[in-house]
Amino acid sequence: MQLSDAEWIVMNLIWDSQPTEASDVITALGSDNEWSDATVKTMLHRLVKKGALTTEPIGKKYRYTAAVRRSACVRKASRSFLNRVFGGDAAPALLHLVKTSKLSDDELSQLRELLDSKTTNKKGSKE
Amino acid sequence: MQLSDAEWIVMNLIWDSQPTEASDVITALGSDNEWSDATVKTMLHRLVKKGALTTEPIGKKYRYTAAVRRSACVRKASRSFLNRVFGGDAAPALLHLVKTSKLSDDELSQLRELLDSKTTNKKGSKE
DNA sequence: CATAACCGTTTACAGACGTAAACTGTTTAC
DNA sequence: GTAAACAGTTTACGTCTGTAAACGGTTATG
Repeated sequence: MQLSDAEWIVMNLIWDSQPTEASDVITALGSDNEWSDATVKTMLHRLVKKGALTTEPIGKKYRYTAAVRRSACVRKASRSFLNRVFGGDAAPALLHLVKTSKLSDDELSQLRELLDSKTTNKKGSKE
Repeated sequence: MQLSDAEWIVMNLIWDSQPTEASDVITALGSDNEWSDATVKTMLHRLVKKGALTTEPIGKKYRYTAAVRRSACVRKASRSFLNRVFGGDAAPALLHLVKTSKLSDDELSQLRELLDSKTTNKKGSKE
C-alpha cells in the first residue's frame, strides 16, 4: 500500500480513532488543514478504492476503518525512504536522523537500550 | 528541492561522480535500471530545469553537476518522511528503524557514541 | 558529401495527486 | 411536505511522474 502525503494525513487520523465517520474526519482535517469538505471526501473515496480503508454501512452513513495495518505502511514507507535517500543503507540514515533530531534524555536512553539489546546477542551466539 | 523517486536515483549517481556527462549517466542507469536513453535524458533535463543540476558546456557536450547539496536534499527528504509517517516525531521513527534494521556491531557502537554525545552535552549547555 | 551515430530539446501520454465543484439521494427542520 | 443540510459519488482540472518517441543539430565515417 503506497500512500501519498495527503493520504498519510488522513490515514494517520483514522488509525488514531477507528472507526470513524466521514464527518469526523472532515472536521478534524478541516481545522488542521484547511482542506475543503470536498477534498476530504475525495481522499476518503480514493483510499477506499485503493483498499486502504473499508466502509461499513451504519444506517445511511458509513463508518471508515483502516484496511491496512499502520505498521505495514510504516514499514513500507521506511523502506522506500531508505532506498530513495540512503540507498537502502540504514546505518547512515540513522546516524543522520540522530544527529539532526532533538531527542529527550528519555528517548536517548530508550534508543540506547534498544541498541544494547541488538548488540549483546552477538557475544554468546556464534551466528 | 523536492526530488522524486526516479530523480533521487539520478541525483545519487551524479553526486557520487560529479561532474558527469549524459552518456555516463545513461550507461550507468541503463544497466541498473532498464531505463531507456530517452528516459534518462528526460530526467536530466527536468533536473536541470528544476535547478537540481547545472550544465557546463564542454565543447559540444555538457557536463552535469549537482546544483544542490546532497545533505540539503537528505535533510529535506528526512523531514518530509518524518512528518508524513511519524508525525514529525523523530524518536518513534528511530526506534522503528533501529528495530527493523540489520546493523553491524560497528554501526551499533557508532550510534551509541552519537547518542552518548547527545546526552552528555545536556548537562552544561543551555541550548 | 551522404549517412549514421550521438547528444540535447520538444513533444507525448497515461496515471497519480492535490484540490474541489457538481450531482444525487436522504435526513432534518420549519 | 418543501427546503435546507448532510453524505456519498461523479466529474474536473492542472501539475507532477515515469516513461519514451520524435526532432534537430553536430560529428564521425565510409
